[in-house]
Order: sequence, then structure tokens, then C-alpha cells
Amino acid sequence: MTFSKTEAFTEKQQAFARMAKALSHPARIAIVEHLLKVGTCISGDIALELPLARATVSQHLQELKAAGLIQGSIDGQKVCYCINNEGFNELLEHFTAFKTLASQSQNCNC
Amino acid sequence: MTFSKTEAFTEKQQAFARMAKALSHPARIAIVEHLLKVGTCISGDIALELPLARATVSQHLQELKAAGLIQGSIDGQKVCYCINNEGFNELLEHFTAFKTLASQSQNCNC
DNA sequence: TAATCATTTCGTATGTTTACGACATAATAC
DNA sequence: GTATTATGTCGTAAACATACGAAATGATTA
Repeated sequence: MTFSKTEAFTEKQQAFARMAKALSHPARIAIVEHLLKVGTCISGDIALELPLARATVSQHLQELKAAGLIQGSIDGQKVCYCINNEGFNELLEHFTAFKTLASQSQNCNC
Repeated sequence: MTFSKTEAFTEKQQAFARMAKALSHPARIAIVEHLLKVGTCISGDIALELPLARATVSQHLQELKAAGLIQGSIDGQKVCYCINNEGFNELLEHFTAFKTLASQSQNCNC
């Protein structure tokens, strides 16, 4: 988070920001979309889908995993990734809260 | 986006990533929440709400504005900020798309 | 006109992200 | 056992993010 005063904000705001950060790169958006579409788990085939080196894709996968959005389990010498429903739903909840606030908010009077 | 191969992804993925990036810091989440709650526009009072220097808050406001999530209009010597509905709705649409994909996706078989 | 106030921009120190090739590790295959 | 394959980790260069005080800008007030 780069020298940020994270501790000064609520735990909820921090959690939301962490998940948003995980989605702040198009490659990671692409990975999540791919996993959502394919449904069944996929390993390093993800790297073939993306115009990035394997090492870079691995890095992105670790970030998504650290944020709790995906999970990986070992299957022989391959690793099988899929959406982590718990974390993914938490993300959607943050947005639902945003949506609710938005629906209640008055119009801008600038 | 830090030396990233953004151009290799779809425009939609890039747009989503840009907005997620704008929300990737708790201070910016706090600002958006505040604007959603207060509804009526607020200027540098935002700085009073946050444990950050005015210059830093201004920086965060510029980022949210650049991402199209908020807008500011000059009111005398103050600046009145509020949610940019067009951009904000675009953000919500990205998430609705995610939600739709998630509801159609098969279970993980890892 | 000068003083004051609200806000932004500038300069900058420090830490983080992104990307890649090269190496390490661990499982299967021969 | 040795080779092959799939992933992950390490080291690192270049770019970006965060924070702040100080200076700049622009509007109101005295």
C-alpha cells in the first residue's frame, strides 16, 4: 500500500481497498473472468491465455490468492486454480453496500 | 499502471481495472462513502474527515476524478465535490457483469 | 491594495508494483 | 536414476504510489 496510513481507516474500508487493489490490473481482471467462465479449475493454462511471461502470471495469481479472491490446490505437478467463493462473495457484498448507499443518496446540488 | 502491458487486454478489462485502482486505497473508499452518505456536495471538509494532510487528500480527490468516479465544481473559493453518477454506474455495471458470470459458473472441482 | 482563506501544484523521500529471465523445487515419465 | 514438465521463488531494473511541507493560484474580505 506504499507507505500509507492504512491503520487510520476502518477494517471494512481496508478490506474493500485490498480487494479493489487485487483487481486493479487488467491481467488480474482477465484471470478472474476466465476462472468465472471456465468454472472448472485451470492451472498454468492461464499463462497461455495471457500475453505475459509465466513468472509474471504466477505473481498475479499469488496476489489474487493473497486477497482471497481465488484459491489453488495441487493436482499432481499441476496447480488447479478456481474462484474462492467466500472471498469473492465478500467482494460483491462491499459493492452491494455501495449500491445501497447510492440508492439512498440525494442528488448532487453543485 | 507501472510498466504494464495494459494494451494487451480488452478496453473493458482496462476500464474495470482503472476504476478498481481508484478504489484501491482506504482513503479513497472513505471519500466515496462519505460523498455517498452526505449526498450534498462537500469541499475540503473532506480533509477534516481524514487523518491526512490537505495536499494528500487533494491528490486522492484528483485520482477519483480522473477515474470518473467523482466530479468537482468550483463554488467561490471552495470546490464542491460529489459522485459522478455516470462513472459510478459504470463501475457498478462491471460488478453486475461479474455477479452474472459468477451465478452461471460451475462449481470448482479441485 | 493588502490580508486572508481554500485549494491545488511542485518537489521530493521512501516504499511498492510490474515485468522478466534464471534458478529452485517437486512430480511424473522413461 | 535421469530427463522432462509444471510451478513457484529470487534478483533486479524501471516506473509508479503515497505522503508531506512549501510555494503557487484564485477568490473573498478588510
